[in-house]
Amino acid sequence: MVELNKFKFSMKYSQLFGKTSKSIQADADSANAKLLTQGGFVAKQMAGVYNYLPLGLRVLTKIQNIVREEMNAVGGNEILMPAMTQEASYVQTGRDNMDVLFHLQGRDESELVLNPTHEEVVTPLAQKYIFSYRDLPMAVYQIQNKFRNEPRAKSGLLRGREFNMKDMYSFHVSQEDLDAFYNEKMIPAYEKIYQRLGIGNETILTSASGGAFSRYSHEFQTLCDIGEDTVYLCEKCGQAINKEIMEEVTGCLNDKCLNPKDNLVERKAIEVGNIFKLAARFSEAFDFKYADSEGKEQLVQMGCYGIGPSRLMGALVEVFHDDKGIIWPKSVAPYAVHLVSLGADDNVNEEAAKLYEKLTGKGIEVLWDDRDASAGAKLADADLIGIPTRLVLSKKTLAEDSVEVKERNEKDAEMVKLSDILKKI
RNA sequence: CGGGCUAUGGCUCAAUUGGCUAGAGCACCUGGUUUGGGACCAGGGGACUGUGGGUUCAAGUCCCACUAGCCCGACCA
Repeated sequence: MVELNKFKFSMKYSQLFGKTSKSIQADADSANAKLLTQGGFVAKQMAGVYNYLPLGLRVLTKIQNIVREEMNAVGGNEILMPAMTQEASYVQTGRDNMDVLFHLQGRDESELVLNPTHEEVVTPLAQKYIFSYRDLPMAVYQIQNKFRNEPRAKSGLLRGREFNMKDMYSFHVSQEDLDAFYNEKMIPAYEKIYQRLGIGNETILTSASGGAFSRYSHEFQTLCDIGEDTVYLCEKCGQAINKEIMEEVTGCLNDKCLNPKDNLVERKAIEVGNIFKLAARFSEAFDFKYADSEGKEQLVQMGCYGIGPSRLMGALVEVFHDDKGIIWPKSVAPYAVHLVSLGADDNVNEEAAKLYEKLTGKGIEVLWDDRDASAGAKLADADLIGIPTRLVLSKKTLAEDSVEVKERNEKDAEMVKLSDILKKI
């Protein structure tokens, strides 16, 4: 398990920074913007820029940790690159005219930019440490905020101007080695991430434009009506093609399938990952070469692999919610258990405190709603926040020495004896 | 970046053809009552109506500019 980014284990709601709200932001345009704001997960700063409150940060961190574990599993080295960089690096690659670049004024005449992606940083960085075929292959990644001056930020966390992203860059001696890493390591790693996030079934491998040498890049698209992307799904093999390249293809691009174009089905989707074979696009711009076994200089072959934890958080809410609130998958829920004590009754509060300590002591993350609020308010908030398991403790349940257990994604509740509660959870 | 709409306490909204001290709900504070589906009663605090200019006896309301937000489109390495 990852030891980084540990946070306070259990929490009393009365001490939590951030609150739920009945009235919602008028400009909330999507389920994720509405529910995450209303539930006290995020607070909008400006168009496409959000604060993450404790609940939201816990979810984001859990998503990041799943991504982190899978990147570590394919041999990635975690690093952290700077958010800002001298504009000259972008001049060198010819990308200084990208219209999403935020420009900053440095001291003197120097121009700085906020990185929208990090090829311009990672390539010269790798060049400092990679000289020989003996140093290859190598992969580094970071989890960091990216800055893109989107002409139109929208849909809550789905399209931001500042957003969180994991970007990995791999370096290889040859196109064959890059291919093998891309196909045999990265695609499976991404698929594993989506499975762990609970969206494995609706997330599909999609061919898209943008490959520097492979013609097409690959996107991972989560099928969802609010998605901005249009993909054409092959129901035979489960792969898809982004609308942007439909004109160039004759059918499914899966070699083993080749289902003709007319059989593909149009669907809306959220892009939740994008991987590219950059080949020598950036190593050429920076003259990044290694010495092969015969001492000859060769261009390093590169791949890059992006996935956005903040966008994933929004996408998860889009996929997993009902009219009452969010329904978090267990793997990323801010807490495992939402303990709700009803009634301002000393005995109930004492028993709830005991239960809170007991569960926490067994390694279960608990959010205890210990407020002196009405039953209706607490239960409605529990639905809104969407923690997988809800425990209700009240005079009524204590009369039976029990606690009510209800799963957020199920309709019915069940009474469980307090002494059996650990077996149940 | 083009076209459109909007801007009023922390949030959601009112305010007659331009007219008197800018109202209400939520949230917040005090006291009381209440506790299994967003309770109730009483009292209280909080607004130079986005910014700058203009028209008028009089501007939240009309005009201009700017800024910000949202929608449609273009864009999305």
